[in-house]
Amino acid sequence: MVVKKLKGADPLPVTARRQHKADAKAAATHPPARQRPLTRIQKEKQDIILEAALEVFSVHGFRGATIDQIAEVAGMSKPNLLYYFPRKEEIHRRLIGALLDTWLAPLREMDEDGDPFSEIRSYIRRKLEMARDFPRESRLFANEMLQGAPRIHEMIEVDLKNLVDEKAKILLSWMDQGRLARTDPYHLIFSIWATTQHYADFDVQVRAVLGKGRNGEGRFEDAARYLEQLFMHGLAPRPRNETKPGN
Amino acid sequence: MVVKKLKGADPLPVTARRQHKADAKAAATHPPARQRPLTRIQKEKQDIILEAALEVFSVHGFRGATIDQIAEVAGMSKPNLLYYFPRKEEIHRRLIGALLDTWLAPLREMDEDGDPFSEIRSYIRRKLEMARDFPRESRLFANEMLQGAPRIHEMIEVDLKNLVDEKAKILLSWMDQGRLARTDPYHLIFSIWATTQHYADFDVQVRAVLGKGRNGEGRFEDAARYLEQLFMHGLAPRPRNETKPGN
DNA sequence: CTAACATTTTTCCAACTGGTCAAAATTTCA
DNA sequence: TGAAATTTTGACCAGTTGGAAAAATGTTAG
Repeated sequence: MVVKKLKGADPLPVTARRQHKADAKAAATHPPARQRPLTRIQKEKQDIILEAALEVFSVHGFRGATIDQIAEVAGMSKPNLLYYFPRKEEIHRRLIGALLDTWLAPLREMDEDGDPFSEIRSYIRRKLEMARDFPRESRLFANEMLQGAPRIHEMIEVDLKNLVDEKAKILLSWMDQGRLARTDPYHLIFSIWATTQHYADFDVQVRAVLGKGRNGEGRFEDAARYLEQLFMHGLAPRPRNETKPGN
Repeated sequence: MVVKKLKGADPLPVTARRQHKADAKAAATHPPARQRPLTRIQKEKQDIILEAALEVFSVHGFRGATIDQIAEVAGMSKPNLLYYFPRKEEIHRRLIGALLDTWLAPLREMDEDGDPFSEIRSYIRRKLEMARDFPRESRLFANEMLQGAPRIHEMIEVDLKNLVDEKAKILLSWMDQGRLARTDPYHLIFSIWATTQHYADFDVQVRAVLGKGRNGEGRFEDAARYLEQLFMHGLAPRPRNETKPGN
């Protein structure tokens, strides 16, 4: 991760109005006294706060979320929360920073030496599992994207781009070897992101359309089946028992 | 459109705190004096406001957007704006209501009597054009979905669901006739929504990953080409000059 | 036990927010 | 033209929001 700590050179969206004293005091009697070891209780509380913040930010976005809400979900008073994270933005930054790392893990796993189709298939499956198991993280990310990624421009322009470039190269080499349809590797990756994250980000819509019938959790399995077919064969009708490529 | 006017039985999310006088006065000396014809200037100003609101809501979501912001973008004072739309929610509701209608138009056009593949192909193309030409509308919608669609639950559970049910039936009949791969029609539609809207909602990400190189607007054409291939054939490598189904 | 430190609570603030209201400015139309 | 209606403005409000300060309450090592 490049992502330097961006101390004062932040994007500073709209909320850069008042002068914050905290900038000056840095490490007074307060706790995030940089470089101090970080006690067990601090770690715990911070985790509680981050968890609560994820809950709130993922629904309302940065601007729409309030410290009071987060504090309430975290079960503590606002000033107490501010004791651990002196700035609202700090919380958000921490969340996003940690997120991108795990978010891209599935793509990192895509292995040049594997079989193209099983690699792609498991990438899709892993991404779909993330949408199912970490929908809030997905929404947090989506929210940030919708707003033009003001707080993570650098991350996506450096870390994300580099990773995708690297994997696009692998996809291209597979295409050169005739083991994968020749097509645009970037858009291929986009389509995997889009189709899988859709199940987290647009969950309400998916549920509403599928109806409140028995589709409790089955929708993820259905989605997995469908996506596998889509990516492997597209929608072209084909005779029964045709062999699937690379399986 | 079912979507009844929801007079007082609104979701009333968090902002149902203070008692608003406007509820009582209804049509005083003020302008949206229900049932009056709506002067030309009123129509104009309302359009200006809605346009500005789209700009702001689509980025920050309902909670994150402020009337002041909207008023500034619209080039008028806040009280003046409030004169045309006495409630923030009113503006949002109007936007979303109008949106869903046009948003689903492409799907409505899918014609049972057409060829399955050209119908699907043009549906994808139309959706992609909408992502290109109306990205703010797409983001407004996405924002609402991310928040759990609190203000349009009914619309998506009735209007949207009905339309999708209807079209799913058409897809199924095509499958029965062996003119389309047998698969889940709902997830098929989801995947079209996801892949196309991705280019509006995650625009920053797409741009960042593609690099600021020459990909000015070409990305939409590239996406169209890629998606056509994906949906028609999937990623399976295939011999040159194979005939495309239904073309 | 107690001084030094960590944590929490109470109180407070200034800017922002959605919205009101009366008066002023402008437009419309007989 | 002038009175009625419409539109715009400026002042104002109460509730919310991000954050500060300091006092009060733990905790813990010596």
